[in-house]
Amino acid sequence: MEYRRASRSFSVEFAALGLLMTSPMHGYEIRERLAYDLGFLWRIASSQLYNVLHRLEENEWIESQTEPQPGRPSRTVYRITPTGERAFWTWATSPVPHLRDVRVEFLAKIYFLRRLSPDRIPTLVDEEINALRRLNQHLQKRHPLQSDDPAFARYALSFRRGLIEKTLAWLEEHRHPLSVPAKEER
Amino acid sequence: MEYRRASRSFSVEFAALGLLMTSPMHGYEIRERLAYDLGFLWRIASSQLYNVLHRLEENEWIESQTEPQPGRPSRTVYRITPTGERAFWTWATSPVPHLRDVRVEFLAKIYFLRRLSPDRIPTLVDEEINALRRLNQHLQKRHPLQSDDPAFARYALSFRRGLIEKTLAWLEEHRHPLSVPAKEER
DNA sequence: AGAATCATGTAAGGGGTTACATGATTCG
DNA sequence: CGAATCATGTAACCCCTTACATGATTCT
Repeated sequence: MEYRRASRSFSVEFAALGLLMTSPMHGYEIRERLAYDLGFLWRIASSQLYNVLHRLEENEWIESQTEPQPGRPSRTVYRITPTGERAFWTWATSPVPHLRDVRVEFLAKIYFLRRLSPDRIPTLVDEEINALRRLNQHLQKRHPLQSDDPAFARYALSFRRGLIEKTLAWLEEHRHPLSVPAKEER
Repeated sequence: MEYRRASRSFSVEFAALGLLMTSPMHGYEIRERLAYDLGFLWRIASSQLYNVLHRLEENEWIESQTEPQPGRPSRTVYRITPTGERAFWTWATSPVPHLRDVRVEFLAKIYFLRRLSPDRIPTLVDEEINALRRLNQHLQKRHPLQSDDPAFARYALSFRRGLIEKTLAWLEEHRHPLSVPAKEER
């Protein structure tokens, strides 16, 4: 059975690749930089990172060289290949494909509660509103903004807060109408 | 090695479970109803649905009974168990846990372009804006709103459009500032 | 006669997670 | 002296995807 290694727009693949665009690095360093530079946005388990690096190497987007170290585990230093650079530029300059599916779990809960127990909707919506408000305040106050590009970190934070605030506004506006179940129109 | 079958809030699991709250159904019917009722929001491959049903049954949230049919493949009719009902109510009435990680691919592209080629940012942002505008118009005009609860479908659509419009506004506002790379502050 | 519908799957992969292993070295 | 750091992984699982299999029946 054949598998199309299609150019689906992966995520962590390109985060690692993007870091390697600047200079060669070994896995541990990529992991650290990803945590420091983009940690407030993306998080990645080390096991997954090593997986990704192996896959990138199989794909010949990066190549590795082992660097022995006295008294420490040897490092596997990765360097991006020309193919990898081309793949990176293609990814970085292509607009993000938009998802047909919008799997917003919250909407699914509302959908089922409307038919099964609409009176429980206001409570759920209120709890959701409270949780979002807390999150919003948390992001506003205590967010460390630790990054090698603090200006970008502020942009990203404002983006995130914008979406949260929009969601809050929507919830507040639809708190009551949502709890009225639809008439049977089918 | 032990695995905690923790009550992580899955998604499709509960979509199927929610449908079974109303009445017993066989897999094919669940698939059809999911497509008709929530298809504009969630989509699910049939193979995945059957997977999920098997897992739900292993977990004793649903139980099955085979119904032979003359001249057609026999059906496996699923019925929700009391355990399953409890699980459903817990899920449906709990506010959605909020994600630490915000893996917005678009922001990652911006991040890397800022350090590698900031002059390419306006083009990318413009393309993104155009794509979102097209999507927005598409949703506004031709969205079928086919669902057994059209009022809910309108709510869900307004929610989605709200987020899209907020994203558009953010992009338009930050089009220029984003392309100015950060000074080295590390 | 061929395509779509009914109904349930298998195969083979994708991206991700947590828990744990290993074995030296340096920090508190 | 014990914990954290350095560095790379394995094991086992989760949710999801596309492509394909099967075999009768009904629609066009």
